[in-house]
Order: sequence, then structure tokens, then C-alpha cells
Amino acid sequence: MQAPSEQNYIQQLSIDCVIFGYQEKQLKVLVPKMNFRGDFWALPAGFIYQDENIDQAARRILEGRTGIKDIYLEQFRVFGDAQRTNLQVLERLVQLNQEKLRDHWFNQKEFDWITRRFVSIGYYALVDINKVVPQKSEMDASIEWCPIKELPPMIMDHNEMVANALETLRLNLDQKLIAFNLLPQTFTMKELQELYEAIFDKPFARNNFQKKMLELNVLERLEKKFTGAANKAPYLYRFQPQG
Amino acid sequence: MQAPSEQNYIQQLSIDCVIFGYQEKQLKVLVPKMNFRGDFWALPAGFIYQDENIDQAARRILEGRTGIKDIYLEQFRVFGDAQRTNLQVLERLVQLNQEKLRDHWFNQKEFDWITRRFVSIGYYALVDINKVVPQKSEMDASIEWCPIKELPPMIMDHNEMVANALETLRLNLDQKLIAFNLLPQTFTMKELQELYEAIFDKPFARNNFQKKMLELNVLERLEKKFTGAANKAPYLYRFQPQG
DNA sequence: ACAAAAGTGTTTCATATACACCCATGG
DNA sequence: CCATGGGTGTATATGAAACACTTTTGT
Repeated sequence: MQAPSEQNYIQQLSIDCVIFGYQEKQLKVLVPKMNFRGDFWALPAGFIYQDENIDQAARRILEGRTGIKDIYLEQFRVFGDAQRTNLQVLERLVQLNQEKLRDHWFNQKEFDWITRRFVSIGYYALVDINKVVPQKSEMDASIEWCPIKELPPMIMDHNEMVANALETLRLNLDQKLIAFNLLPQTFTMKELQELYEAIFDKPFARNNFQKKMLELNVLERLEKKFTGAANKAPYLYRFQPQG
Repeated sequence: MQAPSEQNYIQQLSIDCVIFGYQEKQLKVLVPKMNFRGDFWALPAGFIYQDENIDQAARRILEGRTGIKDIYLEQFRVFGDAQRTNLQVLERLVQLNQEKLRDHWFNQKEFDWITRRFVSIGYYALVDINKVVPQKSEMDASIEWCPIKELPPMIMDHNEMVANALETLRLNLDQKLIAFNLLPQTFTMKELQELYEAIFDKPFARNNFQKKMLELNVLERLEKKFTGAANKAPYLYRFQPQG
């Protein structure tokens, strides 16, 4: 691992990513747990190289944790309070991990660099959870898909970030037709509806939902999907704008 | 003027403000013109002190140019392309203003500081144009309210910023009930309608508009406003949520 | 034949738009 | 009393929500 302070990063500016996935009828967020004593959960984050667009930086961070390129992502807010430091977090972390840290990891220079006040640009991303193989960073003990209703307490303002990202996602969902990024290429109407219900945390009427989706003229109807169940087989659909 | 590089600012991070006002049935933006040969228009901007929230910084910048506190403002986007530098702008500026710059203003250190790549947080603000006394900075030749349809070509991506801010304003207007920030405390229904028409650049039906606004239950009807015209006197209204 | 779930059509309601009318005001 | 513009009421169109019915599937 290269020391952040040695890299050609923009100072005091970071990116935090809320990566949304969908699985088992639940909206989930990809949350790494840090490889230290004490429970330190932190959203996937990173810094911006001098020669890199902020969107590129976000894509690089996302690719590093998900293994896939071409991810749908969007800014949702900047978090910039003056007190926004991970000084408290790191002090507690150092307290609980003295033997581990004595050796390498943080020297004073790194500690100073990383504990300064940081302004962070929040991005949210939507991924097909089946295509993702979560990647640990050197700092992580694990990285897991966590149902949005069961998020652990994360460091700093990261829980607030997720809440903000979800709010923005809900606002944009109808206008920008981005829900499909959370599904595999083909899906049934019921699966799409259950996704919407997971995102908005409320039920939708089946027939009206179908009507509304079909009238968007972005769904291409494919063959039926026979599951072996004793009922009418649903159609598969593909997201196909202007089709 | 203090040299920016000497100040305790966050490096490479700036704030640009799109300040909206309303006058003569037009939506206007407060645009300073820089005090140099050549036409350099630039949005009110500034940097963030180490001990200052980004919102506070935006308020400080806004107060400096408008003379008023308590301004409605909101983030709308971050602009962070790697090529986002005012190097070209400053080179042209120096080219055209050699005699003026020879003396003081920019030394090499300042030039280097200011021409680095900057990530900028875009804020838009809504003000009662009658309360504002536009304030020049030391760098400005003038500062004026410019109709949004007649904006000059500004430096860097500032025209794009205004377009983005307007887009966000339109999206938020109905949901957040913020249009009233652009009007004096009391106003007639027609004035409110004309404001909406200026913002959306399209006409609204008079009676339906009135109905819609009254049904929001945020307008308090006051006395009539007698203008001396030979017609029915309109009511004055005050924005009063939950009234 | 039956239960289960998918697909589609119809009615109802709320809201937005269009149309019409009456009222106050000052000359 | 008339022209002008303001306020309000009523019809129509549009879209959302609720309700009902038919079709397909495997046992």
C-alpha cells in the first residue's frame, strides 16, 4: 500500500461511494469492514489524482471494490462541515490497535495527512449485484452486501450519506429510468415491482404498476419464463429505451 | 487584498455562486466584470477556510457581494474535470494587461496557486433584488444584474454552471416552495405568476395558477393594493407557511 | 378441475387544463 | 357606463388509484 500523503492527490478532498445492489427482495449497500480491532465500518472511499476527473476517480474507486467498469453513478451531495475529520475515529482505532500499528501502517506524517479536515463528494452507484465480486482493500477485514435496513453504525457521517443517497435515488428513479441498472439484463415484471417496493419501502398495486412501466415504452417483451410453478408463466423483459 | 496563497484555505477547492434575482419581469444573475483589459466575466467565487463549513463559506461569499445575510442557498453540483484550470484565462489576462500586472498583483507564487486545477462546488442563491446592493471586489470593474437570457460569455465553465443552476432551480421550485425568496415580502398574485413565467420561460394560465398557489396554503392574503389603475385592485400576499 | 399467479380491461377518483362569467376600479 | 384587469366558478381532459375479470400453468 502506498502512503496517501506520497501520492499525487488533491489535498483534503475525498470521494465516498454508496454502492447500491438488489438481492433477495432487498436493497443493499456494499459495506467494507476495516481490518482492526473494534468495529469500524466505512463506505468505499478514495481520493482524486491531480490528472483525473472527479467522475473518473469515482469510477476507479468503484471498479476497485466491485471489479466491474461501466457502472451507473451520480453525485448526490457534498459533505463539508469544518469538523468533518476522522481524527476521533483514528484515535479510537489507534487506541484499540496499538500493537498492530506500532510496526508499520501509520507514521506521524500519514496520521496528520489523513486526519485533516476533508470535504467529501458523495456518489451513489447502481450495480447488478450478480456481476459484482466484492474486493477487499488492504485495509479491510471483509466487505459485504448489507441490507439498507440493517446497516451497522459507520464511521463519521457515513450513515447520513446513505440516507441522503437513498433520498436522491428515490427522487431520480422515475425521471431518469435508472432502476434497471440494479437488475440483470432480463427480468420479470414482478421482479421489477419488487425492486421498486424495496427502494421506496412501500407496496405498489400489481396491475397499475405493470401498466405504468409498459407505458414508458422502454421495455422489450421477450419469451416467457417457465419456472415449473403451477401458474401462468410471466414474460421476461429487457430494458431497451426508444424501442 | 491578501494573497490567496497566504490564507488558510483548503487547496484546490473553490465555491462558485449563481445568485438569482428577479426584476422587471426577468430572472437575473449577479455577474461581476473583472477590472482588466479584455472582457472577463466571472461568477462570484471564493475559497473555503480551514475552520469553516462549506455552507458558511458560501454565505460569506454571498454576503460579500450582496451585502445581506440570511440568503437562501443550495448546492447544485460539483465541477471537477481534471482540465478545470483558469490557466488559459489568466494567460490571456496577463497578455492583455502586462503594464498593470508588472507592478503588483500576481507574483509567480500567486500565479501558480491560482492556476492549479480547482474542484468547484456550485451553489445557487435566491435573493430579493431590492435588498441587494451589489458589492465589487478589489478585482472587479463592475458588478451587475444580468438577465439570464443575455448573459455574456463568462470564463471557464461558468455559463454551464448557470445553466445547471437554473435546471436545479426549476426542479426544486415546486417541491421546496422557494420562489418567494426572489420576491419582496408582499406581492400580488400576478407578480408571483410573472416570476414563475420568468423562471420556466413559459406562460401559465392566470386562473389556474392562482388556484394552484392558494391551494398550497402558504399564502396569507393581506389588504388590496390600489395602483390607481382603472381596474379591480389585486390583493397583496405574504408567504406564510402553515398559516 | 383446481389453485396460484400473470395479464388485461373497466370504473372511479383526483388533479390539471380549458372555458366562462362576474366584480371592482377610475376615467 | 365602459374598458381593463382581478377573482372565482364550472366543464373538460388527463392521469392515477381501485376494482374486477380472464388466461395460463402444473398438479
